[in-house]
Amino acid sequence: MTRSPISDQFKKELNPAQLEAVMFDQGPLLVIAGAGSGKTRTLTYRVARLVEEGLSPASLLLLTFTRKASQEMLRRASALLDDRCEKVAGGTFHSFANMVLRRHGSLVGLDPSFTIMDRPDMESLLGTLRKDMGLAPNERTFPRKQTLAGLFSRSVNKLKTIEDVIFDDYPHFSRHMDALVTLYEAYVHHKQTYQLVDYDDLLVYLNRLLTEQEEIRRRLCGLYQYVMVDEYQDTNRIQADIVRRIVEGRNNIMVVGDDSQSIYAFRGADVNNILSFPEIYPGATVIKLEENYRSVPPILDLANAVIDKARHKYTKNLFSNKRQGMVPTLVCTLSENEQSRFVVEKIHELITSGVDPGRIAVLFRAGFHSFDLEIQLGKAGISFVKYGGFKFMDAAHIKDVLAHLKVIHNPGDSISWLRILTLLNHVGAKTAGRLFDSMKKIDADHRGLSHIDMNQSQLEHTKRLRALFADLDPAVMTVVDMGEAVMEYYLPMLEEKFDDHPKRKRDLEQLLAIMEGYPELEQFLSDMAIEPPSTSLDNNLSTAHSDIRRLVLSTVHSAKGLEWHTVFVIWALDGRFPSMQALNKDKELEEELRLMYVAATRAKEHLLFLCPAQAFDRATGMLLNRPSRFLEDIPEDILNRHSVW
DNA sequence: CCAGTATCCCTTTTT
DNA sequence: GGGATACTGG
Repeated sequence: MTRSPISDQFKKELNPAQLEAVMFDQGPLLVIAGAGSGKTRTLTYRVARLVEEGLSPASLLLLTFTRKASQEMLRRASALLDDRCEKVAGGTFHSFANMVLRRHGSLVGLDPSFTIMDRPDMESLLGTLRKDMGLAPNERTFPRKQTLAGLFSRSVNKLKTIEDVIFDDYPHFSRHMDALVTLYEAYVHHKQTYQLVDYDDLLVYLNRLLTEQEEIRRRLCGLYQYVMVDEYQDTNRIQADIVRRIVEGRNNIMVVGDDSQSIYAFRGADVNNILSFPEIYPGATVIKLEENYRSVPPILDLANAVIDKARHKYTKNLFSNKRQGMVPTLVCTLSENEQSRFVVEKIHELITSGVDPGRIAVLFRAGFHSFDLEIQLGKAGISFVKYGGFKFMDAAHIKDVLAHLKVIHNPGDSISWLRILTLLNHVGAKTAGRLFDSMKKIDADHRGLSHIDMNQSQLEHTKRLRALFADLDPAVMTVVDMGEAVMEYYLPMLEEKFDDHPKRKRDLEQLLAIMEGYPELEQFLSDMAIEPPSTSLDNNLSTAHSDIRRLVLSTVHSAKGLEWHTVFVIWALDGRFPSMQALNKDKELEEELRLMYVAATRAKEHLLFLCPAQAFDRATGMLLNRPSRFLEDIPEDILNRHSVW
């Protein structure tokens, strides 16, 4: 009994536009896929179709925005066809770059054991460099390290010089122009010396490899016969370059995206990548998916009314063939506290009436907007998962433990050494720097501390640490063995340093559990840097994987691509959403508007906006008392308003 | 030179 | 209302 060809099955399950995209064969293809128009479905069916027709899964490259997205797509493709689809090369641009560079990075001056720095790592390095260079020590107006990281990263992602970025986006720092350029050069130099790579470098090095090493480029080009890129509206220019080089010659490139959902310009994404795709790839076919399968018509009406306020006009209109549903509501409450109570009560009603908690989400502009709600949910005994905001990986105790493992893999990791050493009593930044320099001089491995000169006090204070590293041997120990040894060493320090150590200890046990899954230290460290556990700190990671589907709290950014039966958008207050600092910048305000559009289009059946009547903004000293301007002037029959005070 | 204390700043979104 | 930086005493 043979199965009917998968393409016959498709004809029943796809609409004409989706089918055209799925069956599209050679050449460049741009799919403009509106919210809820079956974008994921289209991509997964196309993967399944190509594999079924005999294409080797390994010669298909699927680049997505998050690892979760690519895993989900490959899982679904496998369900359609068979588990060959799991072998498709997939992941984020950053994880793809990491994989290629571990292999071929030496051709562009990168040691295979390079260390990936996350954002806080980048900031702390900039902090020490600034201090070392004696730059503007008593200068109030000199940018702080977070600002520095933002500025430099922007320059890389937008392919602009430091000078231009300062001129365009940070004019108030013009007087520090020279110092900033010098600092940036020192930063670049330091990274090269110690084989440190930040997120942006991953893309830059990959692009350089593809540009300078024609043979490698040809090899990758030959390997990946078909390339697909999801969320193309949120790629930056380097990413677009990388794609162009990989597909050069063959041009079997399919990109999928939606210009009205571009929400990452703040980190260098360039919506022109998608808009000018037909010019960059002449002869490109363009397919628009405009039928929305997700939301009831009143939700789409509201979403369209929101996006209609944009100055820029977008490329498509969404329509739906669904039955009628409820009109979205804006509820004004007296205070933040009332807002939380209202939401908790509604959620309680929904759950009681049989809605699975996992089908409900509360969305907000910024991670901290949900703090009060989290407390009230706790009191009401409703458990939840939170996406976005403060990350598991950003917690000090997690970073402390990881630092000890990172120097085993790359003994040149100056950031981790500094962290490890300053944890010790009577060792500060100065002493740590000196010890690190001495180790570098003798080109030591992670046991270097035992081979350098130290005074009596240093010998005393580093005693336990030296013993720890003497015991750690990556050649004979597993990742989790080493993790356990570090834990044993670190626990006394944890207890001394943090008054909430029981909670933190549980986090570390979770970390050990994650290590169990990794045979290789390198893979573990790379994943922790590029694709860390996605939920926030206070979620219990072990239950995150369990079958119990829980209520979701999420930033709008982290909600991208997801959908729920009922969506609450809290803090729909002007100055919160849109955020205060976007108010007088047209471009940023327009991005906030698209963000609101993304939030609204996550809802299938029921959409509620919440707005406390007033709130005090500490940063500006302003009183916020007006609902989001994005919901203003929308007719009553599209947005139903009422107050509960 | 470390570590504890005073003071100032601003508070988005993420790989 | 908190985190980072600057200052100062030991």
